[in-house]
Amino acid sequence: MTKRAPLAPKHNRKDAPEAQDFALETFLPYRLSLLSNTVSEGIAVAYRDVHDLSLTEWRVVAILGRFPDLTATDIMARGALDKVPVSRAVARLEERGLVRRKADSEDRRRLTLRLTPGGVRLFNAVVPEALAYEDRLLSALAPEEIHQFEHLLDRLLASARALNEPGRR
Amino acid sequence: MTKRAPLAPKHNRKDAPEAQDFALETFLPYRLSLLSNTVSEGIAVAYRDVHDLSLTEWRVVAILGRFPDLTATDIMARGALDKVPVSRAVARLEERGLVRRKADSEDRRRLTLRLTPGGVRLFNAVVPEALAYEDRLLSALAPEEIHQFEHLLDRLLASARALNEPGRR
DNA sequence: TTATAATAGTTACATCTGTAACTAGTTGCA
DNA sequence: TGCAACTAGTTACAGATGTAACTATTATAA
Repeated sequence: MTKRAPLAPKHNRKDAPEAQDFALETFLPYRLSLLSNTVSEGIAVAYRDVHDLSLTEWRVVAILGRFPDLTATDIMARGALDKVPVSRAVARLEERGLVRRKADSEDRRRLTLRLTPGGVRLFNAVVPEALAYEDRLLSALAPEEIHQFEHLLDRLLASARALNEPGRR
Repeated sequence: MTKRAPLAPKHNRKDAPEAQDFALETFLPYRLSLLSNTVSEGIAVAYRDVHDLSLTEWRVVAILGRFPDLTATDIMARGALDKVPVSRAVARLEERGLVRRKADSEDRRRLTLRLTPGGVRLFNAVVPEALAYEDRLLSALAPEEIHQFEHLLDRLLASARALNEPGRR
């Protein structure tokens, strides 16, 4: 029995690796960026235009709304955020009276963060808008499709993280 | 027969719209941003670290590699890019001798763009790396799953675009 | 024609973000 | 102890990007 042509590993595009045929519009990183940017733009209305929060500030509020008394480092980890943006976001949120910083008695390097009553009100105002946007976005898919998409999304994220690990650059 | 609880429109999360329960890590805009950023970081090695191209510059090269003699406005449309970053990217690519600008004889506002031989070499060098990365990323999914994911991705993109349209802000 | 509006592209300014350097405080260990 | 290494958080600087203003050119229409 003759050997069949080997199955294309994943895409059949790679069968003809002519650079000229490279189509940005079918390139997954590009499409992911496009979707993410489009969605971000849509959801930003809820926190930026209405409540004058940057993306990082909104994430900090979202995390503290659910988990009070975290430190900036905890927030970094939970929100996949960078150290510096978090520091600045917290500073600005404190200026606006939305977050309170309290020195940790055990380790005076750490500052424990918590939403003020005003911060909680903001959180309570933004969350329904965010969820409503998510609902409208997902209304294009059937419940089963949403589940599939989220599942595949998770696996791709795991794959992407694994790829970024090894060399560590 | 008593009426059942109404079917949750899409998500069941909305049944309990308690803001406190809002979980950023299951919020789709957040997860999309996370995946897109992780993938961008991985692929950036190919164009940024190795070839010193910004994201916009890489996209301009990718588009011109496939479609020579476009104008900056054409590239904006094809790459979902902003006017200003394209202008700057083209300026820098020209400085580096990777792109040539030619005034359009019919409309002297327009500048027709084309990769130089050096630009083509760069394109031919980056594309295989980009495709190889995409392959590794997608190797986590079965071919049928890739197809599903791309299909759902497209529909979500259409949904997101539709949502951003109406109010036009 | 000629004045007005629209378009291609650039430049100026403000904002956001990341890397690196810095301060302050803690841990480990000789 | 006490000194080196580490960690939490901030600040300084540089790069990327978007909005608005600007120049140059073309289209519209009175």
